[in-house]
Amino acid sequence: MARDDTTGQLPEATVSRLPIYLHVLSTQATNGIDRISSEGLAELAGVNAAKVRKDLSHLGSHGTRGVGYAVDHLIRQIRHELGLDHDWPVLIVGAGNLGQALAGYGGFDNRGFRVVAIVDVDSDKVGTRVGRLTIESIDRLGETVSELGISIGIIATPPNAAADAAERLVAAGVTSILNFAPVVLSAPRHVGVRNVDLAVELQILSYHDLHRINHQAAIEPNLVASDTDEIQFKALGFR
Amino acid sequence: MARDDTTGQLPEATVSRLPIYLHVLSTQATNGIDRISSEGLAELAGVNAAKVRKDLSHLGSHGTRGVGYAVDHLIRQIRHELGLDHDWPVLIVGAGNLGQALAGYGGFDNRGFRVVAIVDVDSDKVGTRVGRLTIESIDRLGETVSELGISIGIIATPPNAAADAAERLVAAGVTSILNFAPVVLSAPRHVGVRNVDLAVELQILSYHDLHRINHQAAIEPNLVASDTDEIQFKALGFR
DNA sequence: CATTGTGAAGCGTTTCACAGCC
DNA sequence: GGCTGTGAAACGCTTCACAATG
Repeated sequence: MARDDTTGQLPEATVSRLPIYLHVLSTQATNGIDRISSEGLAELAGVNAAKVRKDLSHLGSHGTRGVGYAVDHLIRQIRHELGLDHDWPVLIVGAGNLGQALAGYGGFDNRGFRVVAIVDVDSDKVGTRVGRLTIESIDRLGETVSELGISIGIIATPPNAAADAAERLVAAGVTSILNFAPVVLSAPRHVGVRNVDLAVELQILSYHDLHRINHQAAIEPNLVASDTDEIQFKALGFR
Repeated sequence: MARDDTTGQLPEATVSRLPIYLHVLSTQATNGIDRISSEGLAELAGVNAAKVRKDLSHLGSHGTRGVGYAVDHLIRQIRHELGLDHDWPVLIVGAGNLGQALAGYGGFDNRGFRVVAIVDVDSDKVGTRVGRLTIESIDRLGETVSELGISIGIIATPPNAAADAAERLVAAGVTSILNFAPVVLSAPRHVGVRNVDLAVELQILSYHDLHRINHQAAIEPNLVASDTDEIQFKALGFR
């Protein structure tokens, strides 16, 4: 039987998919859809239906057999589990290209986050406006974090400034860091860190781009038609 | 025994770590370090040493027992396997905040990619400069892609324009897409897609932030000292 | 009777532990 | 002696297949 509380730990893989289900469900709710099957949700989220059911079963059993899930209820469940009952204030360190773009990024609205401050080391930038925010000095980080009750920081500095930024964020009391700088950060165990390295993403893509022909032979035998074809294919010394 | 060619398929988990090893190794090379042990590389990359050895063994056996790996050789091996022997030209669709920031992002240099074009639907933007690039019309996408030999496209459009952008990229002959728009894209099987959804990253962080206390009880029993403590802890109805 | 919820099987990844080798 | 390379064990995630059920 499934758990009915919401205090438990979810499998990591499930946690990383819940945000996608949530986003898809929100879209459906906006379109007036009020029920959805695991199959339907799976299709929209780009995953397999059994996976959806297993994921959702970890939140407790809230579907109706023969019918499906109540979209609204599911949204509330997932929001609650992810800690999105209320918005999280977020602070950005680094007011360069990327930092400013993130500060103005509309994609956070309605998804649980609000950028409430942006700081930089450069005293020339301090005082400058970025959208509705004013760039603050990184020296006031501690005050800003406690005044605004911030627990999530985004690092958008150049690589060589990232370690310092992380250290300052941790010292200021931030407990979660989203790092865009291409460096491996070290942080105390009580601080969560996620890295988004754009070059890494592209490198993974380029690997697959380069090796795609092999994949297809393996994944879609119908494209190479027969064992014989596959052997010919290999004999060509492909790639 | 290990493979000695470089045509084989690597485990997906290995592929996603090679870029990190590569980055760390490049830094080491710059500092004049020419040998490194699996332990040393593991430390710098933030992973476990056995994992490093297994990952590298998939590239063939190129370490020296009792000594370690030759940094330079390893860099060449990984570069080659990831398809980074030469730079990849990259095109960005969407010249908004994020698109422009990505176009000016310095982090791609020396990591195998060069942004060679940026396009937008908005005719007011077309002709405007973004750094050393001029924004082109999305209608010339096909020509641009073939003239510049582009196979990787980045989608940095608003959500509602992303599906169209993807379709146009595919039609133009692009075979890999890095998507920053918060939508689930559908693409033919021969096209690789990776999604970077900033709100999703933050939501995963917020989940862990919210549930951290539980994790620590589970992961670091020494912090809660004893079974008795853990029971007390639970009895408090934490979270 | 369509659809959920879930044991159980299958797979890929991680980690261990040590033989093999320089 | 120190470090790699790798079988084998352990683990977590995915998928299957179907009993449970509104």
